[in-house]
Amino acid sequence: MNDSSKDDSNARQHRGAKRRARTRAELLAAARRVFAKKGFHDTSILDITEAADVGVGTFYLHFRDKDEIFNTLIDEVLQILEEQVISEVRSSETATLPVIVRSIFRHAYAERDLFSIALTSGAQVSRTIRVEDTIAQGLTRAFESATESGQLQGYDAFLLARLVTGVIAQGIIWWFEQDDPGPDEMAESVLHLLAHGLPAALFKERLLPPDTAH
Amino acid sequence: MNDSSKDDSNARQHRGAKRRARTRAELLAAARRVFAKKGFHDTSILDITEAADVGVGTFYLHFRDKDEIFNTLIDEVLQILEEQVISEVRSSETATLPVIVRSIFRHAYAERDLFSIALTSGAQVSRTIRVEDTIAQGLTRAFESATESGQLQGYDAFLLARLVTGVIAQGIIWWFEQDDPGPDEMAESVLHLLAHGLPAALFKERLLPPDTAH
Amino acid sequence: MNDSSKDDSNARQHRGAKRRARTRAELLAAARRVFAKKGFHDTSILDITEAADVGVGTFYLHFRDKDEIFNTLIDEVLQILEEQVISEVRSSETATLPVIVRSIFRHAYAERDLFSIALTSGAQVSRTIRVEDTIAQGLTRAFESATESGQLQGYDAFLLARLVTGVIAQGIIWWFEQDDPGPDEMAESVLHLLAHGLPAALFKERLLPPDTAH
Amino acid sequence: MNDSSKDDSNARQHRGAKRRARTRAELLAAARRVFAKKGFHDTSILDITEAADVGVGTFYLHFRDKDEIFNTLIDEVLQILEEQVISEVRSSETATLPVIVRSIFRHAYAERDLFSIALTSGAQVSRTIRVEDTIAQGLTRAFESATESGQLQGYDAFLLARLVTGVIAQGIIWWFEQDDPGPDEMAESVLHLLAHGLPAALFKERLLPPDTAH
DNA sequence: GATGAATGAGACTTCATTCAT
DNA sequence: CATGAATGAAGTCTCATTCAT
Repeated sequence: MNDSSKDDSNARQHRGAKRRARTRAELLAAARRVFAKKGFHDTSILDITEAADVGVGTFYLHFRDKDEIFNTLIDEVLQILEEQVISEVRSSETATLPVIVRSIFRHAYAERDLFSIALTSGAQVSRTIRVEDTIAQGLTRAFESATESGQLQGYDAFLLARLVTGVIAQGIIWWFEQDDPGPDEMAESVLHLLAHGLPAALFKERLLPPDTAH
Repeated sequence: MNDSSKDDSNARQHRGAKRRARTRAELLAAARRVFAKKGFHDTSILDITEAADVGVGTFYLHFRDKDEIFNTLIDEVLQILEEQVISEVRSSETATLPVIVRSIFRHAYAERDLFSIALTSGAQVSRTIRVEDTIAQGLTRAFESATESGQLQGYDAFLLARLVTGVIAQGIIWWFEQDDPGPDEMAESVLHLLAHGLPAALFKERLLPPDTAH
Repeated sequence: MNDSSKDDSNARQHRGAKRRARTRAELLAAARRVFAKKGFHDTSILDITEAADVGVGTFYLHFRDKDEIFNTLIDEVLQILEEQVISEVRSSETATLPVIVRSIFRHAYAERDLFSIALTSGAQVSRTIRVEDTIAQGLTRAFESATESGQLQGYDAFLLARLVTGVIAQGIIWWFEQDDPGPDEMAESVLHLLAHGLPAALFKERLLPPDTAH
Repeated sequence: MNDSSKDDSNARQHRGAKRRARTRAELLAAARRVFAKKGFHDTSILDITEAADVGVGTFYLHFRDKDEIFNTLIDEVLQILEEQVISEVRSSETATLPVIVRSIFRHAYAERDLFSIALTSGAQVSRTIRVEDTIAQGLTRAFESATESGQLQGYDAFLLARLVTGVIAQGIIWWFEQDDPGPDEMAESVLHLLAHGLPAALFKERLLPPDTAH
């Protein structure tokens, strides 16, 4: 095989690969739209391929099944989330928890459709990459440095990361349902709770009148 | 129709009603077992009727579809949760948040199988009664009295209830996955976080080294 | 459960079972017709259920897949073949090879459609019961008594059974294609060959002129 | 168009033809391997092209479909079989049946993989060239000279050819399954049966005890 | 009320075949 | 000529639901 034929075959391969990549991207984009609209379970392969305007069979050229495309989608977003949060935090002068939390909320807001599906449909996908896991992992890593310098004495870093994840996740879900404040307000509310805890009164005063039935 | 036949038919009706109720209860119990074992989505009506040892058709005499039996199941547990928490809290001398939270964790622990399904499969059921909603509602009610007496000034009671729900829910999920500490330890961890917030250091110190790439 | 309810449930079960059996029989009969007409490979489950005038799903209530119904069909006929041949041979005064061979041909003729499929489609079905195997087995058993009494000295009973099976099978196939003579004439031709072998001339004289090309 | 460019194009054409032939041969060889391994039905065009290390589309430049390549394959082998048997027989001093049969077995042994598929998958291919037909045809031709010289009086040459084919085919199949003796031993067994028929005892003695059930 | 055989819509998946490159 | 991505027809199979008994 001489150079020209090699170039030729490379060029051919390249053209094919480009088309392939484009189709794959169309499938991913379509899946995202359809999942957001109908939810994971009510979406069929046909729904996706029709939305992507490709043949049914084409789907199977790129993904094994619905789980795989879903996981790919989540994976993609989570990877971007991770990268962006890390880069944002690193480049910030004060890489404190507020910076992290705000960054997460901002990203979640930008990708609201996908986060919405991911946070509510996760459990029905076998071997799913759970968003919560990724957030918790990231927080755990952040907390570890604090643990090492003794600032988290008396706390279980893992559990703490998990609980904070709970607040964040619930914040995101509530927020999508309400379509309420912007990401920064949400972040502030969450951060305020995390910083100061609930008002002391809740721990001292009766919240319900006593049972005086008899 | 004479008296005796009337008595007879009454008796028959009564027997019929009892039998009907028993069958229904068997279906619910079976559904619970099967959902816990295979998850909501992977459970078929046949699975349930086989576990209940009744005919397939019998299912439809008692429930419209899988969603309905699932919701009935959740409903049942949530109603009991609500009643128990209220009664426990009312009869406690100090009806403070810790009492409520502990009560919730204890109940979730007692019904772990159902809570586990309810917290992770909720989204795939159309028009589901979400566990989170019930907890959040209860908390909201509790917070309202505090709001009225001005102790929650500056806080949005709804959002707060939601965020606290997030911590509790995540606590329960994590806890089921880890099969970790008992309900009271979990409640303490959550309460500690809610009472004091995270250590101040997390808000002041760098959690990740700055980007020194160049 | 008292007697009357037991009778009741038995009767109900019986009615259900009868319907079930009837449907199954209809499926088998339909499969037989369709296989005979289109061959094994070109027959779809839909073809069978349409011919049987039942829903597609019904098929799967009775058979796992196409292989299973095919094997059931063959099995059925082979079992009848075996029973009939044995009974015919046993009740004959002279239970010699000719009696066996005639009996086989007669039965094959009576069930020509199925034998035709069975002899030509066998290999495409995984783990098929091959007609040839059953015939060969029967012959082997018959030959064994002869072996024991020393009448087959110098012969391998298994191989012999197989070769005789070959003649019979080929006879049946040829015969179906030609739609030629009746079963007894075929049997006679085959038996004549088996009794006397080919004319000695074939073993002595040139059958093709020598190569005189150069 | 000048001479040099004509030469050029001729050379190119020639190169093209050679390449084309090579690809075709690779496809045939690959098909043979794959058919032998997975059987006709379970082999897909993709299987073949992958084994041949060519693109899927290339297949269609050389063959219409799976049937065609299969038939080409069988054709090829049968033609060689015919040529070799004829040449072997012609060059033999005694061109008798034993020479023919031995020659067939030897060739079948040499091409065992293909014969195995051809003898068992034949029926699933539409308009197939059946191995049996070719063998039977050859034998018929051989028998005809005997018929003409009156040595087969009382026999139907066609039927006889067919039955002998049956013995041979069954011999080959059995033999492949058993992976048993060499080609010459098989040929001897078959020839012995064909020469002398089965032992007379089988036609006189009971092969099964009479039915003494009552 | 209880049963379970039957139904058929609808989902999944494969694979022969085409065609732009 | 060779390629392989795309296509969609055709088949398989499951399962919620009905209905005669």
